[in-house]
Amino acid sequence: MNGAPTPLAVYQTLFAAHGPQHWWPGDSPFEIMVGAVLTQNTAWRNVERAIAKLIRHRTLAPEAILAARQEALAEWLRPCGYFNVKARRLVNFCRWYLQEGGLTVLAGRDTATLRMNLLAINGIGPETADDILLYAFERPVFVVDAYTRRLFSRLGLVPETIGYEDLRSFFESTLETDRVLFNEYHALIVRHGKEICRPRPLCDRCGLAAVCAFDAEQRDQRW
DNA sequence: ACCCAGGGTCATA
DNA sequence: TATGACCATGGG
Repeated sequence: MNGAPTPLAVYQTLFAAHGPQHWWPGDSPFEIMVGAVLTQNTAWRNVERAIAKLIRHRTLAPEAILAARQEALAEWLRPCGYFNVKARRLVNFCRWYLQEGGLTVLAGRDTATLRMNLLAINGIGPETADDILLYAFERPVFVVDAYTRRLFSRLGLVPETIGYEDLRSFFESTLETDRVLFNEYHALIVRHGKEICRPRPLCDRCGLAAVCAFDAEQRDQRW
């Protein structure tokens, strides 16, 4: 019972504390992909505003994004920050998306190929690619982010400096390959990280320690 | 005024 | 390969 919990036990604790998260917010696979780019290092609230602007200007479609003037596109993306960068990244992504033949064609590809394709796009890094694979293409890929590294290094399960791929394979090799599990798990980690396990102060001083299942001082009692 | 947010790229050593 | 600068808005 002492020492480190298993990843599955962590999942069960998170699920018990927060319940199902119903990710990813978005009405279509393409909207999810757009959201994945726009939320890079950005609060989701601001992404919602930018997506609302795109909808208002009838630009939430790959053809419309490519047809828009870059300046106009950037202006609509202003609320989510890095708007010039993200306008370019969105265009890069949409050019790829249409040139490859759209959703139906892409959905026919195996996960490894799709992941390689996504990573080749300028502006799509590992986390954004995995968001798209898991939440838009519904592939069993474990998405890693800063919250994941922070939580699991605090739990003593991985080194604090572990790289993205190593952390991803830590989960994918430990857990059963389950798209629904991976979906819920990443969402729960984000929820926990946002609301409870803040970067500063640390978990055990966050003021919500009573409801934080992963308080550093409590973990030996819990497991 | 400072820190943070559902990252990624690029230049430099 | 590994840092550091840079991108930028909005909320606590």
